[in-house]
Amino acid sequence: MTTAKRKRMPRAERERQMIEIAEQVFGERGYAMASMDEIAELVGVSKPMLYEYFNSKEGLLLACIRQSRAALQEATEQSIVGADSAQEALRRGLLAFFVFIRERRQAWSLLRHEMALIGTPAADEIEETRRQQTDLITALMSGYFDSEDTLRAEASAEFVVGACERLAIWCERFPEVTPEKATEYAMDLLWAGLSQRAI
Amino acid sequence: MTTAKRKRMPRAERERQMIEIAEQVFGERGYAMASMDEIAELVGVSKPMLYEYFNSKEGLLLACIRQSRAALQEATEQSIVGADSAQEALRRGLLAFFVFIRERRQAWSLLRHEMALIGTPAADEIEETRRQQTDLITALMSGYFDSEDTLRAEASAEFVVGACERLAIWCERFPEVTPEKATEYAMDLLWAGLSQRAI
DNA sequence: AAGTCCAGCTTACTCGGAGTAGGTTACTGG
DNA sequence: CCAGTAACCTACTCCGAGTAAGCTGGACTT
Repeated sequence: MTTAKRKRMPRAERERQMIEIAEQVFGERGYAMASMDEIAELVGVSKPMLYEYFNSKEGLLLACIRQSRAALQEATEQSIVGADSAQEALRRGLLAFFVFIRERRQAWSLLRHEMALIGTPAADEIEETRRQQTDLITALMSGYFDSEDTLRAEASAEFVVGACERLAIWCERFPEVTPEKATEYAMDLLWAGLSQRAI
Repeated sequence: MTTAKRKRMPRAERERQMIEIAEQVFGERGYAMASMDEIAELVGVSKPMLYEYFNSKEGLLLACIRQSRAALQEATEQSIVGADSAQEALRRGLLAFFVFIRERRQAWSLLRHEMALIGTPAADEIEETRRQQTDLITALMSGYFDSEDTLRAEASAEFVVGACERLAIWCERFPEVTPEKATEYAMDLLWAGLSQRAI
């Protein structure tokens, strides 16, 4: 490790360090409650540096979110390789997702906070980035499913993502709902539908 | 109408007026971008009045949200009375929801903004209020469905709400997706499940 | 009719945090 | 040893949330 005074490190390294700290602070305090001064101090650097690298508070949050999203995408994409049926692919993807949100609390917390940016200049970029999330599902759908109707396929993707997002938030309140259990709930509803359970 | 100078009106009336204006401003600018000074000016009153009535900016948003949520709840609850099957009740509820978000843009926009409060002191109350949303569905479920497992029933409710929320947000980008069309997409997935569409 | 009370209202602040202007230092190649 | 520049800092401005303290119009007594 670079001993002694923590000073003068290359841009890339500082940047990673800043994001790491910011991820933590945003995750704990929430976006609104976190202050740039605090983050700067924890990094061991002065505030203008943060602005030099990320332009704004929003920019910093955005950088954190992008990283978390990349991690999530990586995890889910990896999980479904080699699945030989739509059902299996879906199940693996869901499980990977629920495992992710349990094991990487910080990252997940961050992703939830992006909503705080609705109505700000960065909202467009968020919507853009958000598309990535559904694209995997859309691709999955169009590969395994019969969907000539692209509009319907997109709708389905949004539907699945929204459902799981909310289910994930709900799960946080119940430690006894394991990722496996959550996956089962989701698969059950998504795959078989509600008609199976009607009296 | 009370002609002349807009001054000295009873508390209740002022309060309604403030909420009305705030709803508009929060809806347009977004929570973060809206300023209390601006809202006060539009109401035609000074800032401390807003604090007198709502304590904080968050409090004001909360009041707006509560009203919008009440309207949504009213609309959906009304819609399902008289339905004689689970499928019919679900369809009616969904349609009412999608109609609501199209016709009452302002209110819906506000409900989406509540996420901006994650991590603030009001988050608990939000979670509390949010439960109302799912309770209707949970009640619906337990009435029409076979669900001895309460945990599963709750999960299902969250699932449905999340899915529709996201689907609604997605719909805003496509004017051609009518409430009827959105309802069909949702019903199709919820009721029959994905297995129906697999190749 | 004059006095009193207070709900509704205002002006004029404080305070904290986002964002910035402009200068300073340490490392890098020549 | 001397640029030159990338990394960094001090010391601000500015704006918006929240507040202290006082003013006023009219309802209600007596």
